[in-house]
Amino acid sequence: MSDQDKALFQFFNEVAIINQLSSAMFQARLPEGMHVSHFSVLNHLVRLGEGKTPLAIANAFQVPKTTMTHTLSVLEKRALIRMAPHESDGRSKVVFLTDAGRTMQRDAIATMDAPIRQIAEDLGGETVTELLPALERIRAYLDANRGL
Amino acid sequence: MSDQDKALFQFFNEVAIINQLSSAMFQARLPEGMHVSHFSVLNHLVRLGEGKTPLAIANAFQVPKTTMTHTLSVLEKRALIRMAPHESDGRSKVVFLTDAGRTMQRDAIATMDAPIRQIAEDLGGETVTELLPALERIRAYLDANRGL
DNA sequence: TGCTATTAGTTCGATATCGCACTATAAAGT
DNA sequence: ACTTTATAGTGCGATATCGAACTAATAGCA
Repeated sequence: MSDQDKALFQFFNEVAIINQLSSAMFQARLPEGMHVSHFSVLNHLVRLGEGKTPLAIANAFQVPKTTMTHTLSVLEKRALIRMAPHESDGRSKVVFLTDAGRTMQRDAIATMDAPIRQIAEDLGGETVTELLPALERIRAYLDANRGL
Repeated sequence: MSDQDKALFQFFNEVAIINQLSSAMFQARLPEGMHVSHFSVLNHLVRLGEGKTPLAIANAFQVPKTTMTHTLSVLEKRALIRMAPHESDGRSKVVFLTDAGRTMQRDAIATMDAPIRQIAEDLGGETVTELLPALERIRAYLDANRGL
């Protein structure tokens, strides 16, 4: 195995650990019973707009659609989102936030505010910002090459 | 929320998606019934040496120790690892690979060889290598500041 | 030594994740 | 229009993940 290959393994390894740590950190801040995956969906809808289909959301997070079905069903059961039939496609649905969902998202963001600010400050904002383009490129590449 | 904070959110988001994609990619290559978490542990033992304690391995991956108990029990049941009592600490155990475990790890690595090489080539090895120091720094920071 | 606090690991229960198989609808090809 | 293929979503079963509470053993300290 070449050095490049080893570096790639190491890269994936670091990514996995950072993901683990950041998820745990978010998790600890979220209200009782609220999983990171739930928050992520609420946040996605707030940031990128409502009316998305379940599949579109699943694709955004690159998780299997069955996983998203589950996540959405939990959110709907808790009345944080509302699902409506798709206007032009009978197979599909569209997802909307409820007022409770919006409130929940705002509250969750609020509890993360302090630690996020702390982390951003400690790490130096530029560092992370500088990494973003490369990460986006890698993400796009992996996304486009699932077959490998 | 400042731009720095937003960038940090985005960073964690990209990391989560890359992790998702890379895990899925590994998963697809692994032999039937072999989860990424199983492979990671085997690989860890091969690369960093056997005789580690379960807790040490859990810490290496930053997962809760209960998760590692589960993972190790599966590996042991499949005779890919062997657990022995710790020599000097009666509370603890130490983990060793079996021949089957070593073979499994080697085979798994072999199936990943082609795609890994392909990815490393396509992305340009330097790119990933250049990211590593920053990622390691971030990981170390997050690790040292779990309390946030 | 004896008491207390800490640490390693497990058990248990709840939930998340995900692959497979299925239904319903839509799109494409003839 | 009709048949075939693809797509959106769900139900289900298997397994992974993880927090809380527990046991056993060690370390710290009076």
